[in-house]
Amino acid sequence: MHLEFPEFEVKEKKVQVHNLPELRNVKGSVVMRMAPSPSGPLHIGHSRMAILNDEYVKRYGGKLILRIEDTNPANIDPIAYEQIPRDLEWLGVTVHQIAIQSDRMESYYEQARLLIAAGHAYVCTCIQEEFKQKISASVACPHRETPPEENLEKFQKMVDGTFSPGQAVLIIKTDLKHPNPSVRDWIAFRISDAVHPRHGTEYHAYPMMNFSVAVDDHLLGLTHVIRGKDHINNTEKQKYIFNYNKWKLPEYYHYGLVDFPGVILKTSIIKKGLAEGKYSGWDDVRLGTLLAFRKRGFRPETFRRYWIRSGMREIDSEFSVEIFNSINKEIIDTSTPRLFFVPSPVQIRIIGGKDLSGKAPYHPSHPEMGYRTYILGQDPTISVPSADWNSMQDGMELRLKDLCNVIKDGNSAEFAGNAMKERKTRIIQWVPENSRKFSVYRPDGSEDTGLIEPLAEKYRGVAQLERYGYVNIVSENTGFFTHP
RNA sequence: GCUCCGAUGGUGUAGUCCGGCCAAGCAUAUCGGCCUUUCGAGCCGACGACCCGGGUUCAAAUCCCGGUCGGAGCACCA
Repeated sequence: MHLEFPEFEVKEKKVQVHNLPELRNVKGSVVMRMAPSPSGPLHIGHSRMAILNDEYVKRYGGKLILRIEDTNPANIDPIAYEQIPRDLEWLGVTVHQIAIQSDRMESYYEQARLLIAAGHAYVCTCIQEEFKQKISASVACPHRETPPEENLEKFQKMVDGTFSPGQAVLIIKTDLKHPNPSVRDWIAFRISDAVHPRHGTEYHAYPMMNFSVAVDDHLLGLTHVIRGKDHINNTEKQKYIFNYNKWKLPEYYHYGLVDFPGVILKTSIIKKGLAEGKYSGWDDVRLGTLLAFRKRGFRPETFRRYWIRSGMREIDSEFSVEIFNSINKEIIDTSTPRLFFVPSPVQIRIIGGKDLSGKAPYHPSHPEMGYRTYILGQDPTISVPSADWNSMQDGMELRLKDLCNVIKDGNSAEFAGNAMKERKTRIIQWVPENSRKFSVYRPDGSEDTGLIEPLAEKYRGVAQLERYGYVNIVSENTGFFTHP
């Protein structure tokens, strides 16, 4: 090409690929983990952690461990042991190993004894409030200087159930003058008599998250840890365990918190709603669980693309439903058939047309998907959306899509030819007389009822109900709204 | 209050480590045009941002200081 005026040369278009950054210090492959608490099925918030970890393990090779952190027997829903792996499988996350912390209690006891013996931990039998006050004043509690032998004996009493809940805790010595009070001498074990769903009353002394996490991150050989920013302070605490043992620290990454406006995620709220019968189940479309998104017709790939685009920075952000929906649409649109659904229908009669028949493609860009054909004959009765019909004045013309033009005249429509009209003419969907009742349940809890065209009877899956939105059709008369 | 962290258009982000190619890229949303007997689809275009104030420098979104705003943690939860 001859360029007489090079300054007018069109700048080469930069193609921006959304890629996650490289991880630090990758030596060959990586070992990573995700650690949801087993309080219920996974929700959209969990999907970020799962996708990010999975992406990196797939990029570098290595191993992804699902670690179920069930060391608080009071906050476990047994459904999680089954459902979390299923949720991950649906997301397309490859789990190479499952570690259930309550099955690893002996390791925690062993590591605790080693730390006690080395003088890095002590059993404290102070009143809870007194201990807190001392710590916040940077004052050592009297038990801090107990000799290791005695601590080992006391710890044994914690383990064997001699102590009752609240009577004793195991404390990791850190730095009483640490600027962050929560990092000062933190609790590693406490006593609980709650019944554990997997182990009943076998154990009395349960490790706190910061202890079991540090021990497992080492024992499981983790090279990189990616988790939410809310764990930054925990990382600080866990480092003491690594340093006392001279273990090599994994590389830590903390992504920012995401606000999900209007999405119901909190397990406690969901459980309350379930108990009250407010929600139909964990997959109620009003909820933010993966089960609910799945029921609404979202693709797992949507989650992956969304979280990769969001990156891994420490900025807090707001979940963008707009972008999430548009990603899903981008994925499904090309293979999604078009169907007619008329919400809040009004019946009208078409006067004057002869041998009317409608023919519409299942997908305008893919004629190979076929056509829906309806023979209507003479002066047929059809249904159209009342919202459209009622907003028209008598004498106004509109187009019944893939059928004909009509002029409104009360509750009738005068046939006005088949020719393509000016662009300004409103084009609406319609359904023939023998259409089926159909209800769409929306995530805001509302329900749209109307009529769906007869040929939709056997279709299952997401369809684009023209001029209405994408809907996951699950039975001949029920669908769940996916997105606009 | 204490500790730590962050701040790019309406929204989500790229760029910040190692200052110049950034008068800031991409996506989404909105608006307009084209196409199409749906459109929220496709193509084209428009709109629109470096929190504020100082400093360093030939040069700052990028480095330094101060401020403002926002967030997280400060549990015998994870």
